[in-house]
Amino acid sequence: MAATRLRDVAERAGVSIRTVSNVVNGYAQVSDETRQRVEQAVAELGYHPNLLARNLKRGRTGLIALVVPELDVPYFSELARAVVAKARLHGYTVVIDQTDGEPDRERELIMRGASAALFDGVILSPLVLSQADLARRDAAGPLVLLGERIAASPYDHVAIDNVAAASDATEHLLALGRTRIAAVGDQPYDTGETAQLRTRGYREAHAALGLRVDDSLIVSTHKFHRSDGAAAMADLLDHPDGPPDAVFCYNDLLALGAIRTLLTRGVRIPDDVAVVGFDDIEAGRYNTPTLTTISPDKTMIAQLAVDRLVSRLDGRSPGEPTELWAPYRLEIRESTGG
Amino acid sequence: MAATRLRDVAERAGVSIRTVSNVVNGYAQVSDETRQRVEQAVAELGYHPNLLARNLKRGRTGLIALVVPELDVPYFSELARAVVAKARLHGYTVVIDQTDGEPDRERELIMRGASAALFDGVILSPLVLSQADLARRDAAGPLVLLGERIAASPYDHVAIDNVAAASDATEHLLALGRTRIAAVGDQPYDTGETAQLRTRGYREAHAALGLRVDDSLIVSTHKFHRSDGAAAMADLLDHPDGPPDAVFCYNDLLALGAIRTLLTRGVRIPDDVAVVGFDDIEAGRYNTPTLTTISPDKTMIAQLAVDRLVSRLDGRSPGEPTELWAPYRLEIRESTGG
DNA sequence: GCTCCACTCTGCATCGTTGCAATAGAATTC
DNA sequence: GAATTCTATTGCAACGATGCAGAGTGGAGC
Repeated sequence: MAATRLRDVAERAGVSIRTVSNVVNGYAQVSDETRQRVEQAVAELGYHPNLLARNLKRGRTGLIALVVPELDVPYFSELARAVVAKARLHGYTVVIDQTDGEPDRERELIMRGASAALFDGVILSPLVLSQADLARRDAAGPLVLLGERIAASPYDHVAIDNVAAASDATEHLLALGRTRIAAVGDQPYDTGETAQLRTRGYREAHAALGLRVDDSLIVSTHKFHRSDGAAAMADLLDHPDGPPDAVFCYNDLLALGAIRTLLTRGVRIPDDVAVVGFDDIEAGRYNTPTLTTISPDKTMIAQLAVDRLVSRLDGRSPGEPTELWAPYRLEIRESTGG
Repeated sequence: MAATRLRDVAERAGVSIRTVSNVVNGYAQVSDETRQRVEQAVAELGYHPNLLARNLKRGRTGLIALVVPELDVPYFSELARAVVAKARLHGYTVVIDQTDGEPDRERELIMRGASAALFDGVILSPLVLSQADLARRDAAGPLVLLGERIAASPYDHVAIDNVAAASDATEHLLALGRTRIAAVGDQPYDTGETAQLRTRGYREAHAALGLRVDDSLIVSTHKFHRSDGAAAMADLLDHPDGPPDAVFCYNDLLALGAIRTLLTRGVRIPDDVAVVGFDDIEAGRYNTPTLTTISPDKTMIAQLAVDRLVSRLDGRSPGEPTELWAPYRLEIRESTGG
């Protein structure tokens, strides 16, 4: 049961601990004969290096933590997949951690995760963390932020231009001739910075055409799940001025929930109500109708984040924290007549 | 940049390293005055214990690895969420790792993961790992298997009764009066053990009613994604004897892909073709039509796996490896007329 | 035969922490 | 005042690995 150690292998092979280490790591010159003897002992004993000890001595672990709010939200799991793949190219292993949006969990992970030397660096998609929290961070390892823009934080930050993307989405609906466009997913409080940016884009698209926004068509949701979208859509259908003729949802799950409500109530999509989402998750591509959506380049987001983190780890790019922008596209599909 | 160590705190507070350690861990008796001095030094220096060193010394890390094939497959991300939650109740942190179904990755993780002392234990949802691979495992930490049944492996194993569940699903379709029921997702090769169990259940349901199975209605798929389901359904619609009147898909993604194809081709669900899935992912509950499916109790699966792993870690239940069965239900929804 | 060098191999110290056992000092007892 | 108990604090060794510098070999060179 007790794990075999370098020492056990050394005894068996009749060499010093140091030599075994050299063989295992491919260091230095080792004669063929000794190497074979050691390798045989390793195989017989089933030796594997104790990574804890190795990492302690080496001062690095090769682990990157990816901290996301909810793993079963497809956007995050798809992103996680991309991050894992990119990190592996650099020889890093990604450890995924889920916070459930609990502030304490988020804090604990960024504070302790890296400084505790368990991870070399952290990629964080913050949900609730404030600028103050980040400022208080005293951990050693580098940190790259995803998604949310936290103004003036001393960290690198990868995002897409939420305002522009939301504006594009809204503009698309306006161009279809829709006049009463609802926005679903606003979060006019502290932690809803992303949502607020999308609302701003929604307003700007209207303003650009000299149109007024009916604020009663902007619906807040607590979370960004299908159930929230379904509930919000139900409310909108009962709007005193009648239902809207289009809905811009701040993510695809909201949109899929909204679509479910629409179809249940016999509303035709896109004829009666056009729907646009945000994130381009796989579910939207197979829904009926397929979902028009803003498609952030997740691969690029992952790559920018990982590249930046790794270059910080390597001591390259010691410069100022940077805003890195990933591209996005508007994917026009059936839910808006595409 | 250099992380602060116990020693730095000790110097600053004018006490020994050992005393700082005692304060940090709440060990032993420490006078109020000393405690405060130490705590202040800790705060001023922003000290956090180096977990690598601590874990090395203590011989445990408090980390459990959860190894799954694909994180962006909803079944796994939903399961992962449940495992994370259950493990936290026991004071363990879950590290999620994705293998992409690469055999080497799976092997590496179970072989080295635990024996390398980085994780205290491993929960593995094997996709490609064979019994031989498992037998070759020499790692120290306990391992719990999920999902697949690997016969006679020396490890604990949590699963649902795939044969019975598949039989129930098929029986449901037969009870609706369907006579040409297709099965989508068979994998008649090595690694498709779960699929084979579901095929067996499909056959047993027919046999129980004295019905013959038309083998040309059993469709293999390479993977279990939406695209596979969509493609398989397209083939079935072109079946020489005409399309089937029901489809049992071996997971929900296949079913959602199949539904997309059916709706695109103007086939009515469930009137022309009834569809049943497997896994009960959230997407199926918001699809139109909502998806009838086998719903494994994921919370229970997570709990059984974590409880068993933890009890092995604690040295309790040193007994034989066990098969643990989690319950499941058939959720009847719109895609079969529910 | 001696020096020198290349090649192997090894011992010691160390990474930052905690377990153990012991110490110095204060408080208590008789 | 000496013996005893208790409290607060500490030093040493160890977890298992690697960095570094050094120590044995044997052979080449003169």
